[in-house]
Amino acid sequence: MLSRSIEDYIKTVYELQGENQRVFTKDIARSMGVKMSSVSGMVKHLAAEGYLSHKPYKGVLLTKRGQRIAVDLLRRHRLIELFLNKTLDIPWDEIHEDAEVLEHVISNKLIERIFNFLGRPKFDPHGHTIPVRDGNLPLSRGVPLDKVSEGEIGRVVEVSDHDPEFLRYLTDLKLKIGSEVQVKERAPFGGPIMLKLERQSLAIGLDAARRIRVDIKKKVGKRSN
Amino acid sequence: MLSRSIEDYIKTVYELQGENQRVFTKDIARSMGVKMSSVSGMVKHLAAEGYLSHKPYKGVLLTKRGQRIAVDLLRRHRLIELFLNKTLDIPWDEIHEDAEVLEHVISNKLIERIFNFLGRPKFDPHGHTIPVRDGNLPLSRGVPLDKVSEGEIGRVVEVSDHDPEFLRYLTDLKLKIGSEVQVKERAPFGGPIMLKLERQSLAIGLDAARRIRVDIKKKVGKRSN
DNA sequence: TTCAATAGTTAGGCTCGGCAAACTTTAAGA
DNA sequence: TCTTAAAGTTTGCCGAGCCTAACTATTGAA
Repeated sequence: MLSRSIEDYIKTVYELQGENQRVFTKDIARSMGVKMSSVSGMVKHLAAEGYLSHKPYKGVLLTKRGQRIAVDLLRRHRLIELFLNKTLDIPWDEIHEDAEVLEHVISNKLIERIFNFLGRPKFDPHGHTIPVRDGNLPLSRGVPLDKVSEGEIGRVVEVSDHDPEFLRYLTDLKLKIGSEVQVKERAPFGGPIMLKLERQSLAIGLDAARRIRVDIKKKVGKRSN
Repeated sequence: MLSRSIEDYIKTVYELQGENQRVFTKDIARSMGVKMSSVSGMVKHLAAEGYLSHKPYKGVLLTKRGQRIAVDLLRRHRLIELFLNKTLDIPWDEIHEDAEVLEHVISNKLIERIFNFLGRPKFDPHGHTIPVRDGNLPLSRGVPLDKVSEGEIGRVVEVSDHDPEFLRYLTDLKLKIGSEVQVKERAPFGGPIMLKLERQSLAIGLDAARRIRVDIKKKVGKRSN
């Protein structure tokens, strides 16, 4: 049984390394709210245990073994989020925190029961792909909204789930998974992106747009649901 | 936030003290699977923090403060058991372990959501009373089956939940909460108790009988369910 | 090319919650 | 009453995982 702390380190490295970027002590420390010295110590330990490879002063990278742990945690996290959302009707901006704790303590047996109860789902409430058991790193779906050209129409498939405030903002805008948006205008110099959503116009900032991913559609469709 | 360990000590003392019996170091140690020296140390700490009163060499007793913690944990435990049983259809002999972990980590907010989702229930799957919020120690319901006189009929209201094996035994007997049983014969010298359950006769040992509590009925009734 | 500034590591210390070993108290039987 | 077994406590130690402080490596700007 891995400790809560070790699991969190592995998860953090996983999130920071993205597509195999080396991850640095400082970033792990900032992200976890601990001091760099604590990270150095733990990284040494994790490297010795084979969860990551560490080039002193040059950052770390998860090994296959570390990735397996990270993906398993991700699977647990997303299943728990979906379960809380579906079963207890908890809104998508309130499920992250509880899942963050529960992912470390729920037994495998219980997770598989939840998985089956939910009908072996593919996506969580934020649109993220739920990894298959013992599976590989799931890729992000769609493209970020800030990369979409003027005139194009996309269906929202995934939104960032780390900031509840952001999710509440989306809720206020009535923008959800499955919504169709058309990019009307992209203001230059980091300016806002003008969207059409359900016959309404709205402007969102670049930061928000980057956290929304869409599948591009070739032509105008009916709004979903 | 109390540590998992502290919560477990308080819970253990609560379970062992029953109706205000003093609880001894040795029993706590045995029950928790730690050494007596560890108990001595922690008891000192818990006494200093006001969770229990400690007379050296004479055992401990929870204070009001300690009891509040224990009852809150009991409430969480029972709500979680019921939730797992009702929602995921997990049999009553498999819910205890998971609840044992989850009771320490599920947020108050989530517990209250579960409570409301379940329709503000009064009893858990083993028939135990679910304490009300900030409430008092719930009493056991009914009387133990080994105290029931020959000829009397009782409805099963509560069974011990600590031993999954015992619960599976009850399941095999088709004895559940709400079952009606008649005591046909009490063999002397610790002998078995002969029961009638749903027109079947069966013999159960004293240890089992002690873990089953019934409400005595005055006259023969129809089997429930 | 040198030298800060920044990043990273090492050393030493703290708390928590365990342990073993040594010691003390209690209580039961001779 | 005395002795001794059982129960309880104290002391000193350990590992995890954090911290601060001191030291080292890297890097980019002068």
